[in-house]
Amino acid sequence: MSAVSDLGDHIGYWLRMVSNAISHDFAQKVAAEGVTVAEWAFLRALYDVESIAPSALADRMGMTKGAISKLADRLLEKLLVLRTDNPDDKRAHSLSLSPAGREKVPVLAQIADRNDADYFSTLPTAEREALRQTLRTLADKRGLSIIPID
Amino acid sequence: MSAVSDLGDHIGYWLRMVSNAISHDFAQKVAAEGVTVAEWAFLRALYDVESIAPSALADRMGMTKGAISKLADRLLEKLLVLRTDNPDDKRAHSLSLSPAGREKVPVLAQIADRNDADYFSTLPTAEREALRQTLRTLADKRGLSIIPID
DNA sequence: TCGATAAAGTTTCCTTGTCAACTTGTTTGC
DNA sequence: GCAAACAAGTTGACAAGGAAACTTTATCGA
Repeated sequence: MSAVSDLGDHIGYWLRMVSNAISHDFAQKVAAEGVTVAEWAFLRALYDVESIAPSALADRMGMTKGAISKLADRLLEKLLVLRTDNPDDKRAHSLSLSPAGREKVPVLAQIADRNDADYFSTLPTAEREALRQTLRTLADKRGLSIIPID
Repeated sequence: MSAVSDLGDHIGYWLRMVSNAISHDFAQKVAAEGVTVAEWAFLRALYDVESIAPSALADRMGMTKGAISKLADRLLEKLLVLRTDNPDDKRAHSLSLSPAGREKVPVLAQIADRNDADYFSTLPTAEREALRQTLRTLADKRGLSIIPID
């Protein structure tokens, strides 16, 4: 018995490996629609709300304000989102989907559905649901849940 | 019922969220020892073998040759690994742990153990083992397993 | 045998994210 | 009413990895 645990003993290790591989593949699929994985998540988050503040979005997406700021810039450039000044607070503004952005979401959602199916449909249903449940539990503990706005 | 699936319905989404959050936390912990997560995985992989070719390591770690090349540079700089020319093939060389690198692995392993425990020990044992098993199954399917050398 | 092809690594360029400093604007406490 | 503290976003420096081009060396096939 070694004092050094096996790398493969760590769940975190496998989590990282699997997540990276799947994200990488998914990235290539959505790239065909001209967006990145983060951009897709951003657009999808906006789909459910009329508009949202960048800082709130950062919380929801588990990213920093800086990352959201740059992400928003890219999506503005692509004309997929709109930025609206907040009349009550000149520091703030809110982000919303442009019509083009709104049209794009269902297309991307279908790619995401298919991708998820590709990877996880090979698992037995019970195992797949257990995985989903466990991941949500872990996300909850880390405060990563998608909390409905208001 | 909407034509657009919920983002949270995708297992891949939660996988990415949880993996990113855990990796990020872990990164801060190993940073105290002066290494990154990828560097730790690199060192740990080297711990099991006397030496290995960069390209073989790239396969094992699921990274590109380019990334391994840079990673190796950083670790050479930190004096944690050694590079040895291959006398039979002037293109090739092999990488191995320096004594300092070998000493560092158990320290890092302990951090990794503790980190893994922090995140996953809150799960019921059965659920935790199911997660581990499922992730390995998924990794296998993607050809990400750690395959013993030779 | 020697030209074409392939393999091992490296390097360049690009993308994307974090961190921390900064700017601008708002709120609070005195 | 005003200075100090705080909040919203942006920006710049930096880290890290992927893709693809490139260099050098080996191997293969006619």
